[in-house]
Amino acid sequence: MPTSLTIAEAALATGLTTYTLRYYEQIGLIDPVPRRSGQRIYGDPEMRLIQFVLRLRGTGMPMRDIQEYVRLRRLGETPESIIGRGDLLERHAMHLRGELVTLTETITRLDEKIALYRSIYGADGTPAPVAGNAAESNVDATPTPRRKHA
Amino acid sequence: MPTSLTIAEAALATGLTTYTLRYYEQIGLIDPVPRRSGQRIYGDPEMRLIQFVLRLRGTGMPMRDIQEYVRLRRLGETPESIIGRGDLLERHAMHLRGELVTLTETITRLDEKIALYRSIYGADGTPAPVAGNAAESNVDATPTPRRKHA
DNA sequence: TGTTGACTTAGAGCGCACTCTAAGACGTAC
DNA sequence: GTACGTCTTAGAGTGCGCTCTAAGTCAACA
Repeated sequence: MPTSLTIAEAALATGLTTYTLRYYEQIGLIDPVPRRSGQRIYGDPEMRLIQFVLRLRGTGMPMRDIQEYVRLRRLGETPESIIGRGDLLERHAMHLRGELVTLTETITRLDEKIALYRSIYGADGTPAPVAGNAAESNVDATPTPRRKHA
Repeated sequence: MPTSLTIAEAALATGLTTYTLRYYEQIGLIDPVPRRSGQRIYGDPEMRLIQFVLRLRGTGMPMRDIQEYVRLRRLGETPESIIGRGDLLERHAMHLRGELVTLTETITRLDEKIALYRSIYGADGTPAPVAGNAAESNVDATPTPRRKHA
C-alpha cells in the first residue's frame, strides 16, 4: 500500500518538526501538500520530494536555489523547466566537486596533525617511545575555503 | 623577512574584515595578537593560526570546538593539551569522512538526475534524438544528512 | 600640524533558518 | 461528548556569525 502519513508521522519520518514541515511548504521549499478534510496527507511523492530537498540542503545548496528547483518542477515537463532544473543541479554538482577536493585535502592535513600529536602521546594517553618534540612544528597554515551554514 | 601585517593587511590577506578579526580574537577563536604601541601586529604564527582556523570553519567545525582547540593550544605542550587537541581533530576528521561519503553519494545521484534531464533536452537546449519521456520517473528520494551553516 | 589608521568598550542590527505560542475552528475516534 | 490532532494567520523569540556605528584616544608619518 502507498504511503499516507499525517504531518506528525511525516515529521517523525524525516526528522523535521511539524513546524518546519509547514514552514517549508509556506516558503515554497516543497510543493503544497494535498489535504483530506483540511489535513495534510503526505504520500510517496511528497516524501520523496522532501527527502531530495533535505539532501540538497544537507549538502549546502542555498534555500533560494532549492526553491527555484521546486518552482521549476511545478511548471511540468516544459523545456524551460527541464533545462532549468538540469542547469541548477549541474551547478550544484560542480560546487560539490569543489568541496570534495577541499574536504579531502583537509582530512589529509588533519590526519597529519593528529599523527603528530599521537607521536607524542599515543591515542591511549601514554607517552610515545621515540619521537623528539616535533610538536608545534606547526602543521597549521593552508588556503581558505568557505561554507555557508552548510 | 618575517611577515608583519597591520590588521587591515591581515584582513586583506585572509578575506576577513577587520571587524571579524577583532571579533575572532575577542571570542577566543584566535589567540590574542601581539601589539606594537597598542596596534595589532600579525606575524607568521598569527597568520598560520588564522588560516588553520578558517580551514576548520570552512569544513563546518563548530566555533565552540575551534575555540576549545585554540584554548588547548594555549596551554602549551602538556599531555592534556596534546591529547585533547588530537581528540578534537580526530573527531572532526571522522565527521568529515562521513560528509565525504554523503557528498559522493549526492554527486552520483545528481549526475544521474542531470543525465536524465539532458536526455530530454541536451545541455545545448536542443531536444534529444531518442529518449522516451523518462522524466519524472522520479530520481528523487534518499537519506537525510545535515550540515550546520557549513 | 594634520591626516590616517589604529585602538577601546558597548551596543545595535542583520540574515538565515528555524521554533514556538496564541487563539479559535474543525474532524475523527473512543 | 470530550479528547486529540490537526488546521489557520500572525507574530514573537532564538542562536549563530558576523557587521557596523559611536565616541573618544593615541601613535606614526609627511
